Amino acid sequence: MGGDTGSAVTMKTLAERLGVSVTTISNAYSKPDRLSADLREQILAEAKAIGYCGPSAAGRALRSGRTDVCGFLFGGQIAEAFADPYTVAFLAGLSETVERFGASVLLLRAPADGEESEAQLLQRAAIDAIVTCSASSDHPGTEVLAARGVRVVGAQDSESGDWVTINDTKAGRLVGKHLARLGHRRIVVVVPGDTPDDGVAELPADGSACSRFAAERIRGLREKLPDASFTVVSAGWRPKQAGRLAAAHALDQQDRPTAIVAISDALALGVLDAARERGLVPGRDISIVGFDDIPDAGFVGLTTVRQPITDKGRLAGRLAMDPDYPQRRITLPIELVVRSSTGPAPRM
Amino acid sequence: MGGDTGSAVTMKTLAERLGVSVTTISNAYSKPDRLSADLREQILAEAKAIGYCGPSAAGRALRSGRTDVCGFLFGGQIAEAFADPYTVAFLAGLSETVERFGASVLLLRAPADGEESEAQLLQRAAIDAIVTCSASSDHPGTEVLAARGVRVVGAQDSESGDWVTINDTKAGRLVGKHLARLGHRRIVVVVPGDTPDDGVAELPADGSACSRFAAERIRGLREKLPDASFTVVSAGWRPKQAGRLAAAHALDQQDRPTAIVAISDALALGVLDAARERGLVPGRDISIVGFDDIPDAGFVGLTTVRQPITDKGRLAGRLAMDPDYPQRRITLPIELVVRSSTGPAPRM
DNA sequence: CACCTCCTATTGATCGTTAAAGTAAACGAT
DNA sequence: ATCGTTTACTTTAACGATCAATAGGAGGTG
Repeated sequence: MGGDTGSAVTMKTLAERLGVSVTTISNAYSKPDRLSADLREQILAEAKAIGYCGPSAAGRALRSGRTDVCGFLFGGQIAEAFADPYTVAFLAGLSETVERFGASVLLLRAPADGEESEAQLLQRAAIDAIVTCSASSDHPGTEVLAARGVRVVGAQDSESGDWVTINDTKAGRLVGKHLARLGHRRIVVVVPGDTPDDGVAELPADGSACSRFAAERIRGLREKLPDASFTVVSAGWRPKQAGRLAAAHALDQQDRPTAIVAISDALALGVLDAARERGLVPGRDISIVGFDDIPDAGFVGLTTVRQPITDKGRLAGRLAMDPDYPQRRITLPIELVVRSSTGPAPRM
Repeated sequence: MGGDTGSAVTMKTLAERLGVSVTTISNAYSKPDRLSADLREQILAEAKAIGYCGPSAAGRALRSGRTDVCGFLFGGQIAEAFADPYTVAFLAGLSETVERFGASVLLLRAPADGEESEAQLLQRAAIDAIVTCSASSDHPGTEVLAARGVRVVGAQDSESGDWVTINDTKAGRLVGKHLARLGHRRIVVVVPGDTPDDGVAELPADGSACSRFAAERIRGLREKLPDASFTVVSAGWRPKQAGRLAAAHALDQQDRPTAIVAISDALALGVLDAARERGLVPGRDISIVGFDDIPDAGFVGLTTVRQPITDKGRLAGRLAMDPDYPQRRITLPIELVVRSSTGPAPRM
């Protein structure tokens, strides 16, 4: 009943049946104040009767140039985004705001260099704006988008464009100061990153091979620990597993570090696992620190640097959806949260 | 350099500059084998030079009818979806498959009855298919979508359409049998649901006021515990908080239950909190069971019924993106996972 | 009664792309 | 020389909606 399933029902059909113009039908949906309430109701009733279900997104988008969609660009497979509590919290904030603006979020994957097919996915996306996360916002793809008129908002600072971020160097300093006070001098830093086959890679200790946010955290860290020894290791991109592998490697050395700094809480959870597997008590035998303060961090007693992740998402959404929002570059506050995973460096 | 920022660059611009037809440009992108490799390269080079970034999504969608977007319909604010580990795991699987098909996921909110503006968001969405989750798949909105030619896949069974699901009644029976064996006779079931102002609502013990999946779990549960007393309570939709509130209410009664069954693990985490706050040891003083086996369940020792959540998402994506996939109604296996949160009913 | 304004609905053009059908030349087989 | 086939591209005609400009009628004013 209702709905001519065979042929598509368009505004034209409706217009002909009611003896009004197509524009009037359009107005009934998009500009209710441009026609009498009476006629509007009549139109909506008839629409329901013959199974017309509102303006088609494609036609609307083509003509008006608006899609009411906000892209979310992630630097990796989207499935990985869901494995990282930081990203999930960010997305929660982002979608909350985007929804408030009457729009939806489209999940997009940033193409790696040379992935032409993926690049097309991004370029073809029908979006009004895009928020980049864990993808450098000066990613080649975003330039193309910007040229196309898509607003680009980064979840990290960059030379051009709008962004919401935290001061990563300062975050590093907070951790550095904390560890310095506790007397730590042998430190391993765990970062996400590509690895050779054996699973663990040692990177330059100045962070030059890391993504920028990691490099800045490392810089701040070293600033406050001028005479400590640093080793930077990575063991893949899946945070928990990478943290465990990297920590396992570090802890099985003869000259075990007294503190392990994971560049994100998600990594730190893996580090904690590795420590526990070896019978080491975090905060006594080894100190472990993370960044971000994801929900699980409190649960497992992880010392970390809190940033308002969900607010970051909310603000990014705001910048993306509201071109008139005055402040276009926002740095959010952070704070050190000391829990049980850190303590004085043990004598060895 | 490159890119006339003033006016939009379209296929027409490119065609005129190169002296070929617009169709040829289109083919250069969509059907590479329809023109000589030479010309194609020439076109792509010129495109890059003048800043043309591929076919516009809107034009393409309008003409071809394809959007390469798969909707995800959630029965609540999208931000809430991210607060629930079950949904996050499902989304991870879904996006993995959708991505493999060269498409993206669009997050959509199911409009509550009478929310006209939200309904338009759903109806206007430019999508090829949609997967519904925590929203009855016979939701009025989905009928409209189906009529429009959008493939609808449910993450729960329904009379019409395709779906991926588990046998919820059987899941309930697994828990019922387990609790019966342990001697439990006084049971409180916690479900998500609207509440009056005081925060906790008592619902009919037959589950008739719950969503269908909850009702079926309750049915299975009661089947195996024919002479136990049942109370069904709800305390809102935010899982952890609702679980805590509902459990607090139940535990503060004179006649405390010996077992609390949370209809989802997310709720159960809140129930565990409430128990711990009262100094009750789960598995000794009180038994607590959940459903789904989210990652944290193993972490906190929660007895639960495992279902392959991520696979469910993967399969839903498959059904959504591949109309030729032969099996259109899939029931996934489940199993009881006994951990430390359940034990023999204490004598009281 | 003529004049002006407000409100509603209409007309015609256009958004950027692709499907379908058509043309022209080149090639191989008969 | 004829025919069918292939290759490489062009022409034509939508796809479904919205925008800008405009016409017609109701109502108020001088």
